[in-house]
Amino acid sequence: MHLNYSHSEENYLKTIFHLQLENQVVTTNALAEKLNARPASITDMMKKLSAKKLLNYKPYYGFSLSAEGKRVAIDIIRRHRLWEFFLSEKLKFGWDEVHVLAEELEHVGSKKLIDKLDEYLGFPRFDPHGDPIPDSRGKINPRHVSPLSEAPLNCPLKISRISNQSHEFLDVLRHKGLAIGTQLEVKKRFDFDGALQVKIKAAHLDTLSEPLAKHIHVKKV
Amino acid sequence: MHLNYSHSEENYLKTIFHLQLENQVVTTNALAEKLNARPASITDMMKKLSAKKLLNYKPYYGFSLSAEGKRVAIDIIRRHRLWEFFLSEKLKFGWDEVHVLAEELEHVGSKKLIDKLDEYLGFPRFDPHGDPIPDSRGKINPRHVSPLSEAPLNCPLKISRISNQSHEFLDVLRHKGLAIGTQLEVKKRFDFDGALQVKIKAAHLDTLSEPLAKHIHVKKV
DNA sequence: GTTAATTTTTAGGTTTGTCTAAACTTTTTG
DNA sequence: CAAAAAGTTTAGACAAACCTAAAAATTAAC
Repeated sequence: MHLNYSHSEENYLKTIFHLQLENQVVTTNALAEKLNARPASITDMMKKLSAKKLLNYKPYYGFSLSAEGKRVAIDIIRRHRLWEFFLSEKLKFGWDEVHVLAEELEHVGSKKLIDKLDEYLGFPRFDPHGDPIPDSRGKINPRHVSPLSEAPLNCPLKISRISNQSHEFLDVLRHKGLAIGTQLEVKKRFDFDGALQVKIKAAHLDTLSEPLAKHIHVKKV
Repeated sequence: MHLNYSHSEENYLKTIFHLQLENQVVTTNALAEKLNARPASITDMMKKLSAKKLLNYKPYYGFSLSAEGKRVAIDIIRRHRLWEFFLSEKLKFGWDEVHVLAEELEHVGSKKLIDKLDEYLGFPRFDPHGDPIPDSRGKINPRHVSPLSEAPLNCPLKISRISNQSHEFLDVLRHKGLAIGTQLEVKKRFDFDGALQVKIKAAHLDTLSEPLAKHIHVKKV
């Protein structure tokens, strides 16, 4: 059973999936915020997705994806990440430019197109931001990385995932010379505001705020 | 000045451009036919495109693209043909499958995306159906090929362009073993209905109707 | 050169996805 | 635990892109 969903419906499902990872039940306002829409619009769409059995919805009590809703969401995420990989790897787009383009490409074409693209790219396992790419059956291999904000002191680390693709966020990273693969070491954590003093590329020191460090994920080297 | 147009507007412009090649002025019914829409819908859109200065429109007297309308149409055709080339060359789709997918992909992304794709593909000059791909500045290099229906008798020919991408048409070609590059020789033209007796691949004989032969374009070998 | 046929346009309606403003629940707070 | 605040839903509107049915303009036919 492989129905077709509108761009809008697909975006709602994808966004709900991401929000669910942080918080089991998703609220109307949280979704409105993420989608840059008004709460009333969210309620409208919830009724439609609910009628299509893509999510469980009880008025005033939030909502969560059904099995089918999850399946569709993961499919969109697969498309998104494969296109990001293609744009970065083959077309040589900067890793901070690919997100916006992939937002459009993810809604195009058939399953066959995506499976052929996957094969052409050599079945990559991570996108340019370090996020895992679901396979053709919808399986996601989670990464064992932790946010920089919780990393131990004086331990050599490598950035392996960036979990915020907003223009504003990527702008900070570019200015500070941070990207996937950059080597780091946390020298001090300030208890007052959670900010970190970090040594970048075994060279200069800089300070990263807590909200920033939460979206930078690292692995020990 | 690089405004954004809706998928629908882009499809109208592209289709008008194609119809204009055959007939200088395009009529409401002809466009309705090509777009699988009702004449009333065409009139609605004509008013909109006219207001945006994309075409010249005088009620009851047909319409033709403005300079800007032509520019946009050629841009969509460039996108379409580049994606077709990508799908066929890189993802190994059959040359008869690429049209439908390219109809979706052509509306996606920025000029930068298409220019990078063009570069990645090595600036191809023809799509998998033998149609020329406009360059980044909108220049189209026309092909010197002629329809099989007008080809001379007993002269070795090669199919170099297919000018109908409908499912029904491509189905005939597949069944008769005809594709870009196939070698042909016209043995006889029947005056009664314009049908052709053709020798295919210097092997078997077959008969092709005139409407069919009009969409097969050949070059002498 | 009227009448008939064809083509095109207008008028009014539908669906999808959005919005604002008002009403209604739930949660928080003194 | 009642009143205020916060969050959510309903009601009604709007734009885009279609549609059908009826009216108007053009073209063809006798």
